[in-house]
Amino acid sequence: MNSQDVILGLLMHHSLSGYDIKHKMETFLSYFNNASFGTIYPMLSKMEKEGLITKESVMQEGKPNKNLYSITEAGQYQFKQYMYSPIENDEFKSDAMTRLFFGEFVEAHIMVDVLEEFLNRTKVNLERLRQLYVDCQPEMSPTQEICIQIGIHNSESKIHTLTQGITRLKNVEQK
Amino acid sequence: MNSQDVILGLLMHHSLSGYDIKHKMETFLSYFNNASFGTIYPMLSKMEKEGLITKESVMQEGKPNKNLYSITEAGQYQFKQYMYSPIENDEFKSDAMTRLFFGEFVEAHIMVDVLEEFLNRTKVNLERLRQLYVDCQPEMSPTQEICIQIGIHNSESKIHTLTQGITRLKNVEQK
DNA sequence: CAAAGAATATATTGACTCGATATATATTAT
DNA sequence: ATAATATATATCGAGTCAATATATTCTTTG
Repeated sequence: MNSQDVILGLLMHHSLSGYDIKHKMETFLSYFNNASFGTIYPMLSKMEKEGLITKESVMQEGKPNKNLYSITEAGQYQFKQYMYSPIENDEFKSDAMTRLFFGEFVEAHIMVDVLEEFLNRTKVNLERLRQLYVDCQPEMSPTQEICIQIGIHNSESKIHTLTQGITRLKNVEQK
Repeated sequence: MNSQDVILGLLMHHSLSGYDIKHKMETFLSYFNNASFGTIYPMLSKMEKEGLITKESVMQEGKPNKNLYSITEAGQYQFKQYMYSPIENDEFKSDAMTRLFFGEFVEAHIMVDVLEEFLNRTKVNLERLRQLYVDCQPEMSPTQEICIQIGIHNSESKIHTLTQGITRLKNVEQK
């Protein structure tokens, strides 16, 4: 899976600009997939050259012009090839957890700060996902619902573990 | 956080070779951080040039020679700089969840396969983490314990959501 | 005993990706 | 007015991965 597969998936419903794609990814996919403009724009150029998508320049009122990209039949075929291919391993990279792993080398109060910051960020993320679920549930596919439930339950379990951990670490600190 | 910070953290306890570092990362950190040889070896060369680590060639019996790297005072200082710096955002990239998100474009039985494969991999991962916890708990720091608990609870919550989801999707399929 | 496979060990390359930066227009708020 | 925000595209350096290459030693298996 690379950004090409995700872009094709997003174009299956509607034609989109590079900017639209970034926005959609941030809104709906960011808790398990994301791409920067530095990935999206060069990839769109490459995909157009390969005939997976077509570009159309669209004039807009009150906004700069945009390049609207549409998926071709070759693109649809390529997307299905991806969906039938073997599943790749998940990769989770967490700076907060890396710090927890090396926590013994700094003062305990620093690690309490890391835990509390990690907890807050997880809470913010959970609220966003819950709101997204409320807003989009009617038009979500069954597998999309599983997807967001995994995100929500994951956040909830992290909040639980972190809250417990903070209490325990503060007790250790006081003794 | 980049691979330099993780390598320095691993060298805080013992001197290690590039190969040792890869092995340690896979055993203890792989559920939230990882690096390939293509990252580790060039990074070690760079860090040696910068005086963060020193290299020593060690003869071994029954094994090829190895380059043993040790952290310098400058390296220890650099590592603490990292530990006191602002926390970066987590990034989670999941191919399985990306497929779930786009599940509407392929047959339901394909998505059942994706869910079952995802479930199995999560179960394998959970077992590995539980075993690691049992094996290492006595020598783990308090924050390392929180770290692995997050990993274990995360897997457990995913297993729960996936199991529910598979049942629901199979019911939808039969109707 | 020979051959194959696994483990140890280091290194390189191409492709992918991110974050920062640059540029430009239009709308909204102060 | 002018600052900030939203829309929109593009590029570059740095970091990273997966695959590949090379070489030695130990273990297993036929």
